[in-house]
Amino acid sequence: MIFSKSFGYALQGVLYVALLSDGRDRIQLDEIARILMVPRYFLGKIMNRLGKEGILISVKGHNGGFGISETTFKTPLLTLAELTGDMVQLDSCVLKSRTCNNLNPCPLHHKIEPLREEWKKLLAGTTIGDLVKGRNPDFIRSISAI
Amino acid sequence: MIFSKSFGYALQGVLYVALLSDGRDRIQLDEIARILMVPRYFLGKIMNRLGKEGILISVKGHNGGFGISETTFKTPLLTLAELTGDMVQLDSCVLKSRTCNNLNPCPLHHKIEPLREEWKKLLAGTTIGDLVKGRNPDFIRSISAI
DNA sequence: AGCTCAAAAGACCTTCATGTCCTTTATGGG
DNA sequence: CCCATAAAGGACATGAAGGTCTTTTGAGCT
Repeated sequence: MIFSKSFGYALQGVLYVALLSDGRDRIQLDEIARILMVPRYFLGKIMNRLGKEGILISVKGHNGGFGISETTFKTPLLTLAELTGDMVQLDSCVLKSRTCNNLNPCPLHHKIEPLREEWKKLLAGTTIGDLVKGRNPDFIRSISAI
Repeated sequence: MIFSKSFGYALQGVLYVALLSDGRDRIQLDEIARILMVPRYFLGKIMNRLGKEGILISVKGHNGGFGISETTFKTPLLTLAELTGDMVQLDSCVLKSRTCNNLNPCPLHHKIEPLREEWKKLLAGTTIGDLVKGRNPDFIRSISAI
């Protein structure tokens, strides 16, 4: 798997809230999971992390739910990938050599390193805002599992 | 994980045999697993596949073991990755959208597709021979987990 | 204050890649 | 022909990611 399911769900969840928060109060987990067709409780744990990190607002209780924060749109995908542990995976040597680095490279190191850098550049350079910009709520269909 | 452990072990195993087959008869699984510090029986199953595919020669019984075949050095990493199921993972949509393709892309599709292509180019364009070329057996230390 | 709603927290289950062990099969040597 | 050797095969164990359920916590409403 290039990215874990957790990363995929995190991205879907943030995008959903980012796309639909306009003019609404809070969006409930129930709705998000149902529309995106994603496991509810598992998504719940991930949304929880996103709230703790300030990537989303999360409010308990009556009229509670999730909403965008000041940082939501500025959040790069890299932050989500770090949150879900996907970055350590990306950095780990293909041959699991613990001594593998630029000075002491495994046979694939120098071939793979540039690609790693491109991935990071992509993830660091793409924000939630970038993905949502100019999209209307109808765009949700393209982020659902269908 | 960029690549599965199976892929890493497969590559390590092939490289070990490719590097040390010169002037020797057969190389036993015991030795490979011990030197590479890799789980013996698990590696055994992977080497088995490599033998079945003709990427290596495998011989049972007395003086048996693994050796290079005519195709060993010509084998691209892509073949190993296909063998271990890593290519289907690379191709699967990050958002798990089943309808995601060039015509009906998920929000990340067009950003990720070029990177996928680069990965494939790297894997298809790099053979075991490329990795072994000009290396002496001492090179094994760089493919062991240490 | 008490009620209701919705997220948080934590226990538990499932699945799959990984890893181990034991038995079977095939090969060469005496 | 028998024995030792080494891979193949299949049964089983483990661990981590993914997924579910129930209880607890916190917030607003009346």
